[in-house]
Formats: sequence, structure tokens, C-alpha cells
Amino acid sequence: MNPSMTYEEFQRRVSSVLLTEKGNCPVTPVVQMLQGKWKLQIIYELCIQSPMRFGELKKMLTPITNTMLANALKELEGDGLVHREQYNEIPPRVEYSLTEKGKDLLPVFYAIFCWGMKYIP
Amino acid sequence: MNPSMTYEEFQRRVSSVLLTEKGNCPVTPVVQMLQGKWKLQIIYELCIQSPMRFGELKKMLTPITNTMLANALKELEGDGLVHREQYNEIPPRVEYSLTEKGKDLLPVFYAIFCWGMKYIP
DNA sequence: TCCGCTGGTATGGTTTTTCGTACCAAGTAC
DNA sequence: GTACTTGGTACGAAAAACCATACCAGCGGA
Repeated sequence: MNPSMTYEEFQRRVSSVLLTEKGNCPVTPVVQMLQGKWKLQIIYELCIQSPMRFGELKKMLTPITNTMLANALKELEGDGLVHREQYNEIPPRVEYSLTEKGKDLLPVFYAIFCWGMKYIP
Repeated sequence: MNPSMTYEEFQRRVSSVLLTEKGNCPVTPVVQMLQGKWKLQIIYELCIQSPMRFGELKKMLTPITNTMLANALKELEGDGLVHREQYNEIPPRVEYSLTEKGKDLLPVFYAIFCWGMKYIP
């Protein structure tokens, strides 16, 4: 599959692309990465302001629990979308920010945004 | 929010867009629509071949169960992404196809596809 | 009469997600 | 010595998603 396929080519060949890449299409893992109740909202907050501390995120995402926020951040970090910077101070300080990989999701959000503008009332 | 915002404008204003549209951003409901174990795969099959009968879909998506396929199709139909056409024959025949709204997700898939080409090994 | 065909529904069980609550370390301020 | 701070972890319970199995209607064919 050509990595720099234009949209027109993608559109024209979509059925054969999907057919040959069966079970190997990159769309599913991306949707999975963004799945879960809080991940998109965390990414939103980090788009609006970055870096953010754990406690700041928690306040913005109220009523999220410590557990959920910590888990979601850990998974986002594991997927390479979010960067975690820990400062060894007391009381502890940890700052989260989007990686380049995370920021590169912006065209995806834009495409969804356009679809939503058309179809979501 | 301007419905025909260009990508450059979106990119430049993303934090203020997200900030003002807090809780009203169209990205979340779209991700929710595609969430679930089978929905994307159903849409894939309908991109490859359309219309498809219930039984054909079930065969392609083995080992999906009747229950899960019926539920997913009902939800996709409820979201307006899939059209259900029922023919009153014996034995029954029902055909599923993508609506325009469903087909309009293609640019979203393309954006994700491009991201995946860059980041998924 | 009995079987098979299709597109499901009904029911109950298992697994995965999410949530609520309690707790911790280590320093600082009082 | 007591209370307060931050960024979590641990544990169990509740809720949601998913799955397996059985069953149905109604016609055609043997």
C-alpha cells in the first residue's frame, strides 16, 4: 500500500485497498487508541493547554477519578501520544504534554470535525 | 464555529475552538459511533461490497454472533450510516448498504490511514 | 409430515470497563 | 506532632459490552 496515496487515489481504490489489507488496516488500531471514556477529553485538554499537571487535568476533567486518569494517561503514554515529565520535588510535580505523534492526529480531528459540522445538528 | 473552516485555520485556532466548544465538539460522538468491536469491520465490508445480506455479512465477519451483528447493524442504522432494505420474500431477504452519510466518512478514514502509514509499523 | 432456508429475538452468563473508597510517601508549615 | 500537599496505587463493586445457545415464522421441497 502506497504510503503517500492521495485522497483521490484512496477514494478510487478504497474497496481493493481494504480488501487486500484485510485485518491489517491502520484505521482500527487508531480508533482503539482513542477509545475509552476519557482519552479524547484528555487530548482535548492538552490541545488547549500544554503541559498540564496531573492535578490540573483532574480538575478540568471532573468527575474523573485518580484511577481512571492515571490509567488513561499511562495508556496514552504507552501509545506514544502523550509525554510524561516527572520532576523530583516534594510535593511531586508531573507534567503531561502531547508528543509530535499526538499532535499529528490534528488532521484526523479536522476530518471528523468537518463531517460533524455537516451531520451533527 | 465556521462550518467551512480550512485546515490551516482549524490548526491555528484549535485551542480556542476546543475551548469554546467544550462539551460540544463533534469529534467525540463520531468516535463513539465507530466504537465497538464490530462496527468498523461492518463498514469495511460495506465499502468493499454493497449491498450485502445479513447472512453474507455474518459469513465475512465470522465468528460474529447473530446477536452482535444484529445489534451493531441496528445501531449503525440508527446513526444513519447504514441503510436497511427488507424484501418480503420467503425465506426473508434483507440487504444492507452504506448511506451517503456513511460514505462521507471516507475522508476521516483517509486521514487516519495517513497517520497510520506514518506511525504504525 | 418433516426438514431446511433466512434473518433475526430471547435469555442468561462471562468478560471487560468504569467507578468508589481508602491509602501511601515525603517534605513543609504551624 | 499534626495537618496539608501531590501524584498516584490497591482493592472490590457496579455497569456496560460481549458471547453462546436455543428458539421462532412461514414457505418450498422430498
